[in-house]
Amino acid sequence: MSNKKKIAESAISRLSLYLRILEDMVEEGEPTVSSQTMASQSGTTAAQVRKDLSLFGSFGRRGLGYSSTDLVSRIRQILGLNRRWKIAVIGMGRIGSALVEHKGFFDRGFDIVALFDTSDFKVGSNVHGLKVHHVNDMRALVQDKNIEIVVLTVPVEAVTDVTDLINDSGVRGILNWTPARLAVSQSIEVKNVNMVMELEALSFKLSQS
Amino acid sequence: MSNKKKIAESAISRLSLYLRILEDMVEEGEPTVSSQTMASQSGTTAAQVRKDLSLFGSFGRRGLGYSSTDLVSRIRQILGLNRRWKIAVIGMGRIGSALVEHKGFFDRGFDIVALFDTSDFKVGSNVHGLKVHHVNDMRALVQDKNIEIVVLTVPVEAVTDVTDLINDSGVRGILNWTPARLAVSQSIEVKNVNMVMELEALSFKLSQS
DNA sequence: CTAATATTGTGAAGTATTTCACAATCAAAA
DNA sequence: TTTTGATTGTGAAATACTTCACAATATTAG
Ligand SMILES: NC(=O)c1ccc[n+]([C@@H]2O[C@H](COP(=O)([O-])OP(=O)(O)OC[C@H]3O[C@@H](n4cnc5c(N)ncnc54)[C@H](O)[C@@H]3O)[C@@H](O)[C@H]2O)c1
Ligand SMILES: NC(=O)c1ccc[n+]([C@@H]2O[C@H](COP(=O)([O-])OP(=O)(O)OC[C@H]3O[C@@H](n4cnc5c(N)ncnc54)[C@H](O)[C@@H]3O)[C@@H](O)[C@H]2O)c1
Repeated sequence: MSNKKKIAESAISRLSLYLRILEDMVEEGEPTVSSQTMASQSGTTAAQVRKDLSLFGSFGRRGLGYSSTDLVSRIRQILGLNRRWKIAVIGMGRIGSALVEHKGFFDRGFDIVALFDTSDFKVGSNVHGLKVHHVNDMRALVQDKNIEIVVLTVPVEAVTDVTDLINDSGVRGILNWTPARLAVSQSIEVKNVNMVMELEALSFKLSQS
Repeated sequence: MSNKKKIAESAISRLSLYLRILEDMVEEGEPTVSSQTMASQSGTTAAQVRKDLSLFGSFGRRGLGYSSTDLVSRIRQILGLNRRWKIAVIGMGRIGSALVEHKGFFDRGFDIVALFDTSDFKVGSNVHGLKVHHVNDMRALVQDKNIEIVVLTVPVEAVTDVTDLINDSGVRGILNWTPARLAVSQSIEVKNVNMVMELEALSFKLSQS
């Protein structure tokens, strides 16, 4: 797929929201849905919904709205969810193992297929039916299993070491849970999940009022 | 504090980043820091850093840069971190209990002072030295302990019930881990941590190239 | 004291994103 | 068939955010 126009990050987040709403609609048997409905359920405006969708094509029917099932598959297509993604979790501590046991990822197209750690206690053990490998074997397993995304849940002290291994592994995307900013090669996409930052944003808002 | 001008969400996120960078600088004994240094470490531009800070005042010295220690306390002040926040965690499952054991929150000014669940197995038990209360006692405990923020880690099916209890409790902010959009009273601030949405954004980016 | 160098603070310019507003289109009712 | 009512798709306008560019300051060297 060629990368033509630049799509705002915010538009992509909203598409994720719309997708969840639409899936609920389909489940409830609603055949069509209007931009207004999607807007009120996702906390935006009808014009914003239509503009977001129009970045990718004309999916609705004037006077009628959008076919729920059709729009679900359109958005899945847009987001690259018309396939499954293989992911690995690096760092089998408290957060890492909580994630592995969570079925929400599988349900939405992400298969956890490998786990990594360095601790002698953890390497070789099983977590939720998956064997924990040593992080030094990452390159081999990433290549072998076609892993494209890793979730990083190691202590912040380990980040530099692990980043080198990731850079070298062929992985294309990282979901980073550590508070560190990762030094990865340009071609690797990074998304950060930073709870403390979210709490600080709450702190700011609450201090304002 | 009166809420004068509107500050962009993105500016607040960046202030969190700058704060972390500056704290590292202080630790390393750097007395001053330039906007350029902060910019390169946080992945933005020097002009952006200066503009962000200038939204709140003039903290630097021309020709010299910013005093690291001074700027740390300025930003802490801006973000409302010149005090400690009392928080509760609702839902002592896999994620909830991982969060309780994490010292990163305490380190940055957030004290977890109460835990809630509904399960008979969990209510009454201890997690990391804190007793787990029944969620029905939330209002009383929130009032009693002056809890202002709750972290929500309950199953999505429980969200409606718990949201009612939260609305009624006097809590001012929520860090929502569930994939649901919360129906809370206007006066409550909500921040969402949505991993699946982040994975979907990765999926989109990786599908583009 | 003057010159050279560094770096802030901030209007103005440039981009990006959101909202507006309305012609185009469709279904259903008259 | 015509009218009414609903709702999309999209340029244009409005807003929001980022980057530019430079005067104002500060330090240091000569
Ligand atoms: N626990 C939380 O609530 C929480 C919240 C937000 C962010 N985080 C961040 O997530 C990360 C993990 O947190 P946690 O609480 O799960 O920590 P943890 O200490 O429970 O787990 C870390 C795991 O990483 C493993 N590890 C250490 N070095 C490694 C290496 N080089 N390669 C692979 N694995 C390695 C350890 O053996 C351990 O199993 C930390 O960076 C933390 O700041 C945690
Ligand atoms: N585990 C993950 O990796 C992960 C990742 C992202 C988001 N989430 C979301 O976080 C939430 C929690 O996930 P989890 O894996 O920790 O689930 P979990 O099932 O392990 O834990 C949920 C806990 O909530 C308690 N609970 C149920 N109803 C309650 C109520 N009405 N009031 C208070 N407590 C109640 C349960 O007793 C249980 O202890 C879910 O919404 C999930 O979608 C989880």
